[in-house]
Amino acid sequence: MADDKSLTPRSEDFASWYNEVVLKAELADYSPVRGSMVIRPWGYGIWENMQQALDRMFKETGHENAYFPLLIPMSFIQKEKDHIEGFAPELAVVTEAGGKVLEEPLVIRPTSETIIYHMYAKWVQSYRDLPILMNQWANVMRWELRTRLFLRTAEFLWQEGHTAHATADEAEAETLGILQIYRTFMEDWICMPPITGLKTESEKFAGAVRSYACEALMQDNKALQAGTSHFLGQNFSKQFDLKFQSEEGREEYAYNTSWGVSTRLIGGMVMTHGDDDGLIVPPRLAPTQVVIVPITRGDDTRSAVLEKVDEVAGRLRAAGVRVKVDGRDHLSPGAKFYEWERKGVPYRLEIGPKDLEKGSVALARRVRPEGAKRKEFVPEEEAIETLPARLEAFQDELRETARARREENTVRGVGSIGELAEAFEAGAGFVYTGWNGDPAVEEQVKEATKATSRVIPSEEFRSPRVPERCVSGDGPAAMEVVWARAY
RNA sequence: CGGGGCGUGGCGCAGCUCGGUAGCGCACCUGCUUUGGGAGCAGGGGGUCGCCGGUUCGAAUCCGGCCGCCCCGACCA
Repeated sequence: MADDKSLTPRSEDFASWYNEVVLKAELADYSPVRGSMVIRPWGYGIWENMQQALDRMFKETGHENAYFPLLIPMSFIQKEKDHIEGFAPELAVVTEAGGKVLEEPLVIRPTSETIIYHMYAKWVQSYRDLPILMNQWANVMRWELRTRLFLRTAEFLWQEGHTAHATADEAEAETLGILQIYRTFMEDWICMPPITGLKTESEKFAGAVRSYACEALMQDNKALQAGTSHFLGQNFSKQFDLKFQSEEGREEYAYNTSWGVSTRLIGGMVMTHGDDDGLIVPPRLAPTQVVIVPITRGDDTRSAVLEKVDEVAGRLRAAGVRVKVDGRDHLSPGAKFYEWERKGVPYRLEIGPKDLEKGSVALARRVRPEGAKRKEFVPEEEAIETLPARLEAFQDELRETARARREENTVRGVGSIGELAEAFEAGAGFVYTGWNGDPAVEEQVKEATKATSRVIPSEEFRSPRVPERCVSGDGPAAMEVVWARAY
C-alpha cells in the first residue's frame, strides 16, 4: 500500500484493496485459526441490520425461527448420495470427545438439511402438519482450501431456511418466493441489484433438483453468488423418511426446499460500493448513519458546542436516525473525518463555534457528485429535518449507481466462444449467450475464458431477442445463459 | 494441493549480502499547548528477531529441518 494511511487503489490491485478495506474499516480481522476470522463490532453491526431486515421478511411470509444442533452424525450426511459427494471434501469431523474416541464421528454442519429433515420426519404424520416453514440463524463450517475474508471462510454465519410441503408445486412456489425476497433485500438494503435465475446442472447445490440464485456483479466485474434457493424435491424426504398421509389417505413423501444467505453479503457490499477512500455502507445497513464531530476550542465555547452536539444528536435519534457522537479528545477533527470515511458512515455532521454563531451545521456526505463541495453549511433546523430524507436519497443513489454499472458491464449478442473470450478479455461482467444445454460446452467455455455459467436468467433478465444458436456453434440454443468470472 | 511472497515491540518496515550494543515510522503512556481534513513539543514504556537443531568465543544475520500466514491457480455460500 502507498503508506500507512491510504489504501491500495482498486485499479492497481483489487484483491489487496478489498483486504485492506475489510481490515482497516474494522469489519473483521484474521483469527489464529487458518481460514477463520473474527467479525468486529462494525462488521457485526452491519450483519445485525441485515439479519433484522431479512428476519422480518421471512416472518412476514409465515416462517418461524428454530435452532438445530451444530454436530451431525456422520451417517446422516452420507444418506443423500449427491449431498455427500458435494460436501465430503470440506467436512470438519469430530472424532474424539471427553477424552474418548467416538463410536460414530460427528460432522460439524456444513449445512443442516440432513439433521433438519430427520427431525421433520419425526414431527410430520399428516398433510395437516404441512407445510413446515422454518429458518435458523447459525454458523456452519466448510474446510475450504483457499479462504478470503467474508467471501469464503472456514466458518461463516448465515441463515438457512428449510421447508416441507405436501406438493411439488407448493415447494417450487416457496423456492421462487424466497428468491424474490433475497432479490428485494439485496436491492433495497444492500443496494446490490442482482440478476436471478436457475443454476445449470453442474452448478446446482449438492442434493437439489433445481437451484436458483442471485448473482451480483462486483466492481472488478466478477460475479458473486449472493444467495441461493433450492428445490430439493423428494431427494431428502426419501432418505430421511419424511412421509405424511395425504387427504386421500395415501402415504407420500414431502417436498423440501432450502435457501440461504451468509455473511458473504458483507463482502458483496464492500465490493459493490467501496471506493479508494474505503468502505461505503448503505444507510439502511449502517450501524451509525450520521456521525457528529464536535469542533471544540479550549475556550468557553467548548461546553456550548458539546451541549449543542448532544441536543442535535438527541433530536436526530428521536427522528429515527442512528447517530454517534465522536467525542474523543485526543484526535484532531481531520483524523476523525478520515476514520469515519474509511468505515463508510453515510453522513458526517460537524458542529463548531462558528456554527453556534450562525445557527448552522456542516454536513458532509460519504460520496458526492462530481465537483460538489466537500461540505455543505446548512441551518441546524434544516439539517435535522432533512437528514432522514437525505439518507434515503443516498440509499437510492447507491442502488441506482450499482444497477447502472451492472448494465454497463453486461454484454449480449455474443455468438461464439471466441467472441466470449474477447468479451472477457475486454473486461466484460455478465455475458449472455445461447446454449444448447450441454455441460461439455460449460467446460469448453471455462477452458477458454475462465468464466462459468452463473444462471439461466429469469424472464425479466432475458435478452429481448433470445439467441437462436448455442455459443459453441453446436446446434440451436435450448436456452439463454449468463456467463461470468466468479468469486 | 501446485506456484510465488513474507515471518524482527500493537501495526508497517529497515538491519541479514560481509556474524559483534536490536533500530526507524506510526500507534501507546505522562505533561503542556492545540482542535473546521490525518496536531506540535518534551519526557517515557514495550521486542528471548516464527519454532527446533547445528556451526561459532559470539547468531536476527551462516547452515539444516519444521511451522504459520498472505497472494495467485484447481474446488466452493
